Amino acid sequence: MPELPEVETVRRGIEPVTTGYVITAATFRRPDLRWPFPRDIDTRLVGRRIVSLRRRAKYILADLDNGDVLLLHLGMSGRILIGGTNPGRFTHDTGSLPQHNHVDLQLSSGATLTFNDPRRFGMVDLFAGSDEADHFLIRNLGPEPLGNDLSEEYLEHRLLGRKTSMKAFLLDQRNIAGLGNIYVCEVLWRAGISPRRRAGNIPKTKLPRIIPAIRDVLTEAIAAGGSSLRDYRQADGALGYFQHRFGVYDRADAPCSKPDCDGKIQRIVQSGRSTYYCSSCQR
DNA sequence: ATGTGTTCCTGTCCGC
DNA sequence: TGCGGACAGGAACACA
Repeated sequence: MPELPEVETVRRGIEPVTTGYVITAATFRRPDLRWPFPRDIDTRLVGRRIVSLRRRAKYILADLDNGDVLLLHLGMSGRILIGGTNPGRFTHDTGSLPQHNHVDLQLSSGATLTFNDPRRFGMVDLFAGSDEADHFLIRNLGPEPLGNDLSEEYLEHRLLGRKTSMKAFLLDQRNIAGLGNIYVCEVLWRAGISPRRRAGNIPKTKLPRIIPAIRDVLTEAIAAGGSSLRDYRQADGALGYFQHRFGVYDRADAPCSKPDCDGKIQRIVQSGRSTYYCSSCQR
């Protein structure tokens, strides 16, 4: 699933055909994805103008002209694809199966947004903007990793006394919002910190490496259009290419590419999910 | 209060 | 070629 860089890439991809335009038709082909869609979501959307398109963590939020907010989350396998008005539609081969096209939004820009999600872990909701801060999916999110709220003081305080592993800590959206399995592995490799290390036991010398590693990885990944492994595509169907720059993710048995390190990348499982790291230079 | 395991769902790949 | 099992970018929830 898409993590922050992939979601941001999708947001940027659809912004030119959404912001400022009116939703002229909305088709929901099933009653739910991960959660039930709100009652009458289709009729509530039609006629509304999209005023702005934001990202919070891995959520895309569309502000509508009546004050409502449309929330989208891509889950593990979700995609948002831009089609034109002609039935031929997508400019690239999207690699997606049409039976998983669950939602279509027709816009006055002439574009059609299609939400495709084979595994259906994605989420769509529509609520009053005044309820956003209390929304059950938003209210517990930690600071944006690329924003000013993520500071070394915050991180140090948050890590204090935590017995969980660094991997689990960074994956927890309540601590920092937007990192997922790939980028947590990459961040810890760049920072030279073992994913197995207790969060409350980070050496003073290594603490200052964490936030720069997070910002560098995410910024580079966004610039590369995200990482395309299996499902993820940019909104026009194009592939991201950050996967070619992975230091550790999905690189089990490969030599570590850190200068002066002769270690080998290992794959271990932490709380049911793959972790990749170099046990030689990550301590 | 924290930390860990389970669950939702489909598709793909690998070994036999 | 078919079949079973492992695995996949997430995160809420139930339980220790």
